[in-house]
Amino acid sequence: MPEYTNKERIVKEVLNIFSSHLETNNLRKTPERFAILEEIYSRDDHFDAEALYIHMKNQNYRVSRATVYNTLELLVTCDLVKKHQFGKNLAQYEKSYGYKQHDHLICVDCGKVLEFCDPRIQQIKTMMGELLKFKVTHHSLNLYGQCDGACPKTVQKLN
Amino acid sequence: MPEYTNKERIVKEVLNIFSSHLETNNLRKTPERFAILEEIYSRDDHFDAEALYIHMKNQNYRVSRATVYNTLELLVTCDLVKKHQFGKNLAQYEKSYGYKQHDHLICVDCGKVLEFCDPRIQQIKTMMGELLKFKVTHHSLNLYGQCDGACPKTVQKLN
DNA sequence: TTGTGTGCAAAAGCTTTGCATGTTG
DNA sequence: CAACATGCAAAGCTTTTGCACACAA
Repeated sequence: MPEYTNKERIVKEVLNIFSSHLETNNLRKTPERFAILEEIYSRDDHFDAEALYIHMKNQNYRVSRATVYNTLELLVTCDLVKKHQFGKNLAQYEKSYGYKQHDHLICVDCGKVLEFCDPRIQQIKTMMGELLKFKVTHHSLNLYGQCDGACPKTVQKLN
Repeated sequence: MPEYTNKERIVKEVLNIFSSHLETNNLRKTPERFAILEEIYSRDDHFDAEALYIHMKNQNYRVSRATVYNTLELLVTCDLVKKHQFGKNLAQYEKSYGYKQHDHLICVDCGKVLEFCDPRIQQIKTMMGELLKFKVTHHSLNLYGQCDGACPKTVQKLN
């Protein structure tokens, strides 16, 4: 199955999930909310709230920052979007539906973000939850370092 | 060896390390810098920059926020203090010298922070560094969840 | 029609910066 | 004495809030 078809299918599923979530919680189905969700799922990689706002603006959507933040929070609540802090005072977001759980490796020189999976994280979560009597619901693991050689140290410095 | 003696010894060592670091990097040994370091090592747990500033003020030190932030950065650079982001846009700090590397378990209801160690993290860092051609220098692992029963949900909510 | 959601702008909260003054080396 | 660090206040940036209007249900 070609990639773009898969993407379209995911967008459709995601819109349905969001729609149900809004219904269930007696929240309104506004065009802004769906537009923001579509915009998020049309892009790859990580983004911050301002970048998303600018993208919406550039495509001539009439949205406000307030609505962007509000909708992002809704989407995080129903697990369609994940929120991260990569060591800066700036929240980063990424779509999460249809993507396997993963963690991040961040280059402190150029800001590049790589993703990886390791089953040992799940083991640690389970064990520590039992040991310390916590119901662990989610986690965040970031590895920081320097990427191989050709990394432009001047671009988008993270630290 | 009694605990307080150990603490005094650590403070002494830490002051020496900081002093050397300042010398090596041609930075000035100002009373403010040493006062801030002493204050940090006299306290336990995690704190933010504002809390530290208030503490200094309450003890009638004449310091400014700018100096607090500046010194915290110096201390992070020479590994005497660690900086964290526990899912909020507010940096949290903790002293790090003489304490074994650890990660954090955070209660999203009451903000309580527990610490734990797991050797598997080191393995993951090493393996992923090799696999993805990164020189991994440090990491941050936070587990989020709910602490057992008696947690006051109204106090200092983290999310 | 009713009340929630929105846009806009102002406010809030954490952190950084500019400038005149003080102090280290 | 020269350069760097400090205090103070203002500015910067991300995020939140207040308010009047719009629109979903």
